[in-house]
Amino acid sequence: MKEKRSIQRGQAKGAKNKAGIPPDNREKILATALTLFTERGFFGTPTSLISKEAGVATGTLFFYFPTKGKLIDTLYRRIKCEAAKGMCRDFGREKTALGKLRRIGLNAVGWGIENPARHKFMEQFAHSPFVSTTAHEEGMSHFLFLKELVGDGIREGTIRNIDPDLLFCMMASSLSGLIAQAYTEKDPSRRKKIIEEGLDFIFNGIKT
Amino acid sequence: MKEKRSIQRGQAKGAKNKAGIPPDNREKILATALTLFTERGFFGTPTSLISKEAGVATGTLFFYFPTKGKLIDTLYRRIKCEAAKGMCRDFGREKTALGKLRRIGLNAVGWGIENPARHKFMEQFAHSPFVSTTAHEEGMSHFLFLKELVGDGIREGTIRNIDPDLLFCMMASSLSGLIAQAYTEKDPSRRKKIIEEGLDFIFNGIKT
Amino acid sequence: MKEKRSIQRGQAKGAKNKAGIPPDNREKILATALTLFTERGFFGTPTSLISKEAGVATGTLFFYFPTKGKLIDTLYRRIKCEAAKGMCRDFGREKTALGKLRRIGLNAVGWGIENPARHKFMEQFAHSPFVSTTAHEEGMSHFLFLKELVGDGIREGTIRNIDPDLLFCMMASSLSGLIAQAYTEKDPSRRKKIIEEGLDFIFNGIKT
Amino acid sequence: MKEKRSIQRGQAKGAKNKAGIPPDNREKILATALTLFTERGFFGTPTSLISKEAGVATGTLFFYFPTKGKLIDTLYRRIKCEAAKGMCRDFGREKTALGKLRRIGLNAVGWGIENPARHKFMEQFAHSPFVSTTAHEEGMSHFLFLKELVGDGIREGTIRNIDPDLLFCMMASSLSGLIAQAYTEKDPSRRKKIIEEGLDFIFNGIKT
DNA sequence: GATGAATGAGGCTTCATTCAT
DNA sequence: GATGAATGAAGCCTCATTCAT
Repeated sequence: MKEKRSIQRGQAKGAKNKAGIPPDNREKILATALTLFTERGFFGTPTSLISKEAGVATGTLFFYFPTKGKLIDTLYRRIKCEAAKGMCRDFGREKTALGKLRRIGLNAVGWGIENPARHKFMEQFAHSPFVSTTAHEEGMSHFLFLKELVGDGIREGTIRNIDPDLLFCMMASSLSGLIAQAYTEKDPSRRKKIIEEGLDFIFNGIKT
Repeated sequence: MKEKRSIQRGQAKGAKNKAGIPPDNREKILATALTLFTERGFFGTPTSLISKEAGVATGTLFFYFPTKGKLIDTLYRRIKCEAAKGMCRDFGREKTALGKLRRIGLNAVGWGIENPARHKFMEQFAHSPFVSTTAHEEGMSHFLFLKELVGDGIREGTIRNIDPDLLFCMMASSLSGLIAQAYTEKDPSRRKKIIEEGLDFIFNGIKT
Repeated sequence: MKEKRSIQRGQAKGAKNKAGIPPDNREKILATALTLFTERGFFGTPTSLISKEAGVATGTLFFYFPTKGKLIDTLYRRIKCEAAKGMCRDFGREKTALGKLRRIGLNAVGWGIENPARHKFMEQFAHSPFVSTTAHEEGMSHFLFLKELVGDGIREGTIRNIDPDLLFCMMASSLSGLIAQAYTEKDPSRRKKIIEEGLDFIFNGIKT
Repeated sequence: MKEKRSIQRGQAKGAKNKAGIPPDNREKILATALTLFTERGFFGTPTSLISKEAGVATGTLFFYFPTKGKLIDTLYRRIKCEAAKGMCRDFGREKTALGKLRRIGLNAVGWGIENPARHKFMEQFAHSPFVSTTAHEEGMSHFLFLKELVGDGIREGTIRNIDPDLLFCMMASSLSGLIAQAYTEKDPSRRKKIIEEGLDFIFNGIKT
């Protein structure tokens, strides 16, 4: 029972692959987890599957993320941050708050369609108990400026005077619906049309 | 444990509901499952917890529902059906398709607020892999008439001429956002205001 | 992924064996755990081994003991209690505190030799962090009367006037050494001699 | 992390001990392991924790000790040896075997109190399966001369004529109890009293 | 000599499901 | 119909050990 201890274990694999580029297991795990969580949900995705698909050992996952929860938290934070960045492209160019908001909406739809897995992930875990409260708060923080923008627009007179919380909430949910719908249309020009119709739908409800 | 139950077969065993009919075990299980699935998710709710909270033995649950999957499927079907019924109250009274649609929207919000657990359940499992495809399809079927209604409205000229699928999809997601937002406001008159503003938002985007 | 759920699982085994006597899995588990913990230590004994040796499924162990820790706690409490009972046989017959104490010592050695696994278990886990503090306290409580007995003896004049805590502690450790030594001697009459010599050693140190 | 260490080979890298010689990694590991094994047990102490607390890399530990088992073995051998040396201080001065034995007992108690971690370690692993049989045997060998000493005393007439094995065993266990008890008393003079009372207890049982 | 990322067997525990009563 | 002890696959995570740098 004691001597059984010395089996062959551990097997340090070169930290770089043949091309000399570090494969970076941490990133491989994050990428794999994103796909799997999105496809199968949190509980539907065993850590063992994540590591297998990522091509690393089970232990490796836990070397980088002490807990399955920490893994999804990390993913959530990162994606929320990326989404916020994706939304903001060039929106400074617009003059009015309404213009900025529409630009942001357009960016959001574009980002969502280009990053379907990320978008689905965000949708799925937006209110999930598997993501920690602090991660949720941090994620939300990137979007708080939108409420201010809505406020600006109302003061400016370009945006209808409704409860900014309500407007924010409904705009977010409509955009999400729009992304989903636009994504199903693969033809570029028809997709573009859908996006514009959808944004019209939303901004008819928003603008004064 | 629990107070010994043994009176008469199919009889008493504790509280009767208002009608004096004992809520049979099947119903107790469904009601408990609704609450728990909503609060804790599918994988977060062991069948053992459902049966314990429902006050029945573990085996009893499996007598009525051979599988946990069948249980959530049953729940999903039933709630989708109830939701559809709830939306349709009095909508025949309205003359135009737009009027009908707005009535349905109002009903939907009302139903969602009065049945928060059911609403949350629907949201949560709307795209869930735990609900079978057939249950999803059956659930969807109750809402298909809405697309026709949108088509009617376009032909009628009361509804803007956008892709009905898109309109349906965005209306659904906006309503969902509105329910969530309205539910957070507990004051009746302020809540009413939010609902109206929200419906205006949506129908500004819809009407011609 | 969903349908995979319905594999053949669970396999209720008759609660009684052929003789009609309930095999009582709970007791089988306790007995097996006693042996294995004694032979291999707490961490050296996987729960899987306990259940295998006890002839039950892994789940069964956790049905009775929600935790490996609870299992060893239960064992500890029970054995401490048995040991205390074993020590007290007929000690009421003796007149003096010293006499009672010697009777108890004799009983203790006898019990330890007749129950070597239990004795070894007590020794091994007497100060173990795997046993909860409350179990340790409960275990200790059965032996507290001994300190009073020592106090009686000192007042009576039959026992030397040393710190009762010290006396108690040294008596306990000596007895333990005596049990170990006596157990190695299998010949009954030589064993008896060892026991008497050992008790003499101890009580020479104790009596006035 | 940690302060970069790189000066000169075998040099500095932080604190030097009294002799100005840097306690090399091997010693740091042994010292850390002693503390941790004592506080948390063998299985309760991951090698990773040992190396972290010792301020070395995981690999370093395995450079010096190919196995966790070899590490505890080394520790056990060393401590047993130190304990034996500690017991023997000045015992040559005594004339009779009884005197020598009492001197040894006194030294043993003193050593145990001054080296509580070492003492606890010895107690804890005295019968442990984690320490190899050969290490146990080697450890025991340092104490074999005591049996001869007992034999001498019996022949001499200063020690009671009991089975030397029994005497040795009981003396060892009593001393151990005494150390534990004395250690709890922090006041020097009261501690001294306890030690003397304890030794009296033991030697009343030993002397003729 | 030293480092620490990587490995994967194995440990504890959960839980859907069965079936004798 | 109802019960609940029993089952065992599978999940999350730990940790001794290795080896390229």
